[in-house]
Amino acid sequence: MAKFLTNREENYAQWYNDLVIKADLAENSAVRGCMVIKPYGFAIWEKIQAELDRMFKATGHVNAYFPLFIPKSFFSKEAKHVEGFAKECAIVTHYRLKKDENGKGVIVDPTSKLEEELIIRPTSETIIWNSYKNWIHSYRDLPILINQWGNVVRWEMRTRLFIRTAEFLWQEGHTAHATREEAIEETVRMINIYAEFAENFMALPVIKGYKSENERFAGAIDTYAIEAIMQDGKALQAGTSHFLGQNFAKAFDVQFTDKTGKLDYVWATSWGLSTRTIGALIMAHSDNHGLVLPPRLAPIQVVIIPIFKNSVQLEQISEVALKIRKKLEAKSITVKFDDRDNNTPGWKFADYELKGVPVRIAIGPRDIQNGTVEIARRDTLKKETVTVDTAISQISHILDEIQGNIFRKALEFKKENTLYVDKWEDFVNILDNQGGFIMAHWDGSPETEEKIKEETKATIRCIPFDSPEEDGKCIYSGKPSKRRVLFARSY
RNA sequence: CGGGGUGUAGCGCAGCCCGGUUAGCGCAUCUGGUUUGGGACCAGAGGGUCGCAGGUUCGAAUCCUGCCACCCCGACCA
Repeated sequence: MAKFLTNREENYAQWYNDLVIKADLAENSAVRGCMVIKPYGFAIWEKIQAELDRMFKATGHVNAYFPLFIPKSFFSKEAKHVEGFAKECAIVTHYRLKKDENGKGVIVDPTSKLEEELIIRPTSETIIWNSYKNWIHSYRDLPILINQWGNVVRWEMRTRLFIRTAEFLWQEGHTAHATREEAIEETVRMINIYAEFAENFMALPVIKGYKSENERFAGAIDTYAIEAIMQDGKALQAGTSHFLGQNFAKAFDVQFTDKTGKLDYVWATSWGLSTRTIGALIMAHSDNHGLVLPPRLAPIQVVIIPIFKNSVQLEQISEVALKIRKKLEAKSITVKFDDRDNNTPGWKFADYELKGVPVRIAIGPRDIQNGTVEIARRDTLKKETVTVDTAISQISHILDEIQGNIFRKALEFKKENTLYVDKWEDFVNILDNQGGFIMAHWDGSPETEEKIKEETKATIRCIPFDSPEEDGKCIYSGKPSKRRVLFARSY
């Protein structure tokens, strides 16, 4: 089966790539490192957007939009921030083209050089805080709870569809608060929203935690992240929320008068989640038949495929199919009736499996005779013949079951592949042979983390919020440690 | 930026070493027919500046030189 896909166990990276292309989610573009998100892939992103947007608004956030271009000078205002992003910026230096006088084509008009170069945003803290300076004068102006949906560019050396592209789509929240406590509360709130979204919609169990100093966002006091495990045992960061302290307020001189009349700098957070989550979705659930999409994010939840020999049969089948579609749509289920006659039913079965459609209904002459349909589930690949009425009444339930089942499977996988390790040689062996999450003690020093990374390519994914206090010795240095942290190789 | 590789039809490739009919195959596309309960079959058709530029030669996809692009592996990263 699925002879068109590379086998997942043989070559995981190739399997992933094949899947993205063959399921028609995205393709490489003419621009190195940038992808074209095709309609089916974009439909998943739209579902992600709709849900997150709802969650943001339910917690008091509003949307706004800031420019794509950032004056170069803005970047030098926050020292750590520049350092973090300087190596991967696209820079606009000119604003005009002209005809090449020597031949065909166009050249950059040298007389159009910009006085100050513009950076294509790798993230928007600087341009946003430059605006916030003008918006905030008093505690009454706070908090500001703004989210932006947009694109950013990070000039990555090596790219992979969805997982790491030079341009990607995301949302970035940027909030401003009167107190440290309130900002921290916001940072926590948002990482919780991401975790909730990952688990309830993406069916992706995650570990919430703090980033170590080495892995922290450039310019943040503290970074919280959700980390998920992929089927090859590597970790993938699915969302981050940063407590920025007063760093950006100081860099952009954003002060406000508090209730007592004192001037103080504003406290900030930022948080983001990108199209990378689509990569996580693919890598976490899919199999050798193709995508397995969680019903809550699937662009098509139910596909109806007619099996017919002639137009009379198709007519009879269509009547039943359209009735089912109408009833399901009334329950807010997305249904596609694929009555194209240029592909055989077998081809369509395989194709919708490849595309991860959770439920397939097949209707043939035999079913018309018996008043039945065949229901197939993408998660278990099991088929069942039921009456039309049963199908109509059961589909919602089946979709919920699939959603839950995919989550449980991923949760089980995460449990099986999270190992508590105390010996260095075990640590190395596990990483080399099976991968996975490793909970181990760490002495808390960036130097030790760096050495572990050099020797094993594993990094601290996070210091889990719920990691209990426990006396132990650092896996590498043997120095005392109070809690275990999460190590893994990552994407 | 280091190391490896590839550019030939929309996609995937063969041909290149050893230059020589009209550049070929599979998939896809189009037409006609038979099919349709797990990626159908037959017959026919269309589609190419062989990555670009120069050179060698009677003759270049093939040999030489330069350039460009992309892919894979490392360092960097959501």
